[in-house]
Amino acid sequence: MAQEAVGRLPRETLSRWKREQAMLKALVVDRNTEAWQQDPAFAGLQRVGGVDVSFVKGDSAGACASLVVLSYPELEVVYEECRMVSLTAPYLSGFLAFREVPFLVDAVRRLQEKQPSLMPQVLLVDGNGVLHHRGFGVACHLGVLTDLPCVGVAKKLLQVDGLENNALHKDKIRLLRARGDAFPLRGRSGAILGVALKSHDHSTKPLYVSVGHKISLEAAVRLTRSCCRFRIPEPVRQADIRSRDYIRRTLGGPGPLCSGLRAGPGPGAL
DNA sequence: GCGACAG
DNA sequence: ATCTTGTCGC
Repeated sequence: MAQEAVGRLPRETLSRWKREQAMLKALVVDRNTEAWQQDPAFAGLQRVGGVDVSFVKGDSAGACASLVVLSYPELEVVYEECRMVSLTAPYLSGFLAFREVPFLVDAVRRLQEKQPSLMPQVLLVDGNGVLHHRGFGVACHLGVLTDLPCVGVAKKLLQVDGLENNALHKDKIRLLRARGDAFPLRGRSGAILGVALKSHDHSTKPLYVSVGHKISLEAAVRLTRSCCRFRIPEPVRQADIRSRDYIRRTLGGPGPLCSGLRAGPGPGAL
């Protein structure tokens, strides 16, 4: 299925990607580096960012990359940028960053140019951090390249290092009762790779939170929890909503501009 | 051959 | 990720 993409990749690309991940992994800081991260109320935290990439349905390359910044603790959007991009790398489990991260780094750079005062103090990233095949997921990758604290927030368990979405795991999920309940994800190696977090009182599926860069797992989980009005943390949710909306307005909206570009022959065509 | 496969 | 409407529940 998805791994068919492996065959369409230049011979040496995969090993180059692995080398790059190994190099950059050495630069990851998996502990708190900012004063607000230690504070029980996150005093001093004012801006939380969220990033996401949404796709054009029929197209494997067309996508919209978005970066939003929310005020904290109000969680109101104070900055938004959506941009159509053309993806080049295919999606490969374990190499998500090579597909999406260049565009997210660009978005952060443009924010730095346009509104440096709105630079987020931390980014919530759709995907994993150190909970990854080689301990270097997209949240680590984006963190190292931007030097921003980053948190990985995945919606599904990436089954690595002995972690399995098996009956035992599902039982642990059932034991999560209220928002904030969580359990650690300990890899076969013994290391705690992340936390399964119930982010909403009425959500069945937990969030899988892991360290991206410049934040401890404890602070990452507490921050994620405090950013959740619904299951998905508001910064990521807003980035997702707005990027999909942007695609809809750009390619799906009614009007003469798009009528000739829609799928299939229109009325009157042979 | 079988299962796994963030987004 | 995306394909997809209504529907059941709080």
